Amino acid sequence: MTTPIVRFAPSPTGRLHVGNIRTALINWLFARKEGGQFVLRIDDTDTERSTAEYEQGLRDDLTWLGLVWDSTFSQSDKFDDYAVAADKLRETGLLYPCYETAEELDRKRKIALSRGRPPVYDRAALDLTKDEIESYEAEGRKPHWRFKLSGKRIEWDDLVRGTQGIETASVSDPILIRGDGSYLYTLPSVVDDIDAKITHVVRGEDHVTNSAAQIEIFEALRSPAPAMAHTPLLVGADGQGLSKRLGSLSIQQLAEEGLEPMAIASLLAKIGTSDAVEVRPSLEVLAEEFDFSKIARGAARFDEGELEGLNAAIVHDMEFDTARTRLVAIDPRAGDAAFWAVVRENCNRVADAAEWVDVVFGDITPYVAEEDADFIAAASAHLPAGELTGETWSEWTKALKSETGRKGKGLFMPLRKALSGKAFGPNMADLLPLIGRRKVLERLGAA
RNA sequence: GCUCCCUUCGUCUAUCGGUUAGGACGCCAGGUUUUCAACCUGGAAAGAGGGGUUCGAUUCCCCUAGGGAGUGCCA
Repeated sequence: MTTPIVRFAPSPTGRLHVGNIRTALINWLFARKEGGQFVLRIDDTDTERSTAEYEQGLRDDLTWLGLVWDSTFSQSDKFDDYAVAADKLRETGLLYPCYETAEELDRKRKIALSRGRPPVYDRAALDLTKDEIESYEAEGRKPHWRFKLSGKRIEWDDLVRGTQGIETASVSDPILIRGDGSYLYTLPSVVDDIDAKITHVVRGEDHVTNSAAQIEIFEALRSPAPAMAHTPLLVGADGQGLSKRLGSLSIQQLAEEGLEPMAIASLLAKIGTSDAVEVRPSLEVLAEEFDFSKIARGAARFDEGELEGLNAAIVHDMEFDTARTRLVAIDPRAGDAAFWAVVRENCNRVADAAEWVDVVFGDITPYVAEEDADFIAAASAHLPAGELTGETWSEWTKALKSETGRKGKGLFMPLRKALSGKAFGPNMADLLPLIGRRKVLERLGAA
């Protein structure tokens, strides 16, 4: 295979969410695996809705995930190139002016639909006489421009979907240029793919129909169309589309919630594929394992519960050095290797360590059930003397067992609750030395 | 409405006509921790429904049902 050049082309009209970041990730992994290039193209032809803030946000999101780009450019800097391409299409008669208003088009669509016909543009503009055109112009109407589809069946070998065919006769001639002269997505995308020498267009399956028109535009511009790969879209854990929940599934939001980039990348790279959905150590490993043939044709489920699980797996194995900065941010005292080694097994996210800061370094409210009051009161008397060590818990509980006859849960739980204020947590044997003698006695009510 | 795609354990999936239908996550149980979690081991768990084709269908074809997408002067 020739060295692939792929692109991710978001429009800066909102923040990235798990759906479009998955497309970015797949492009990136493919490029990385094949030693190719990953181009970031900013699709900001819609100047109304595009903002510099969103553009920065999307670069931040990609960077946070580690999806570095080899080159980047904005479509708003390339209007001259699009004009050249448009002229070329006009010369060959493939780009024709239309004078219908948006309202008229909308009406036509509704009429077609009500008659049980597909709402395909009727090409009325092609039959306009010179006089009619002149009178529209005299009215001050500005034309929008459509690309004349061949009406033939367009086929391509989709890397994910296999042989794919679209009848262009069943699709409206796409509008390439708006009445105000600005460009819609279709033409700039093709022009840029040609200029950037894109070899593979990898995107969501919502673009399948576009591909047919775009392939014809590539041909009209005398350039071979790149290979195509259309990945299935994501659906939520309930099997429904993700669109309603996109706000809370933005990368920004997920990052703020303290999720690990590799948890997100692992999940997005593996769901909907034949590989096991499990945490991978790095994007490089994901790239190593990437293959279009592993991607299934059906919609993939994005389950936040699964994301939480993957995140927990990462945190359970996380080295102290990796977590240090974030621990210190929670509390300076939490920047302690021994503390992290003990509590990380009980954290789904690094931020969960906050829950144990007070237990180990601060103050908690001991929880002592009424029936355990005497037991807890007696416990402090049997606490082994001297520094609390890894052995202390065992010695202490053995002594308490023979003294009180308590065992198992009845022996351990009251102590755990009294010392930590919680019914769950890390191994008490490990936690005890961290809490320290003074606090232990205090929490047992003996200080 | 029309077009395209999809339908295997709860979930993501393997199987490219003949398999004890495999794996992973989750779940359950056991072990370990004389506790919860974590960890280790084991277990239960599936071909949407109906027709064909075939010696034989999860696999190929058709229909029905369900799901996703498109059908924009959005991308």
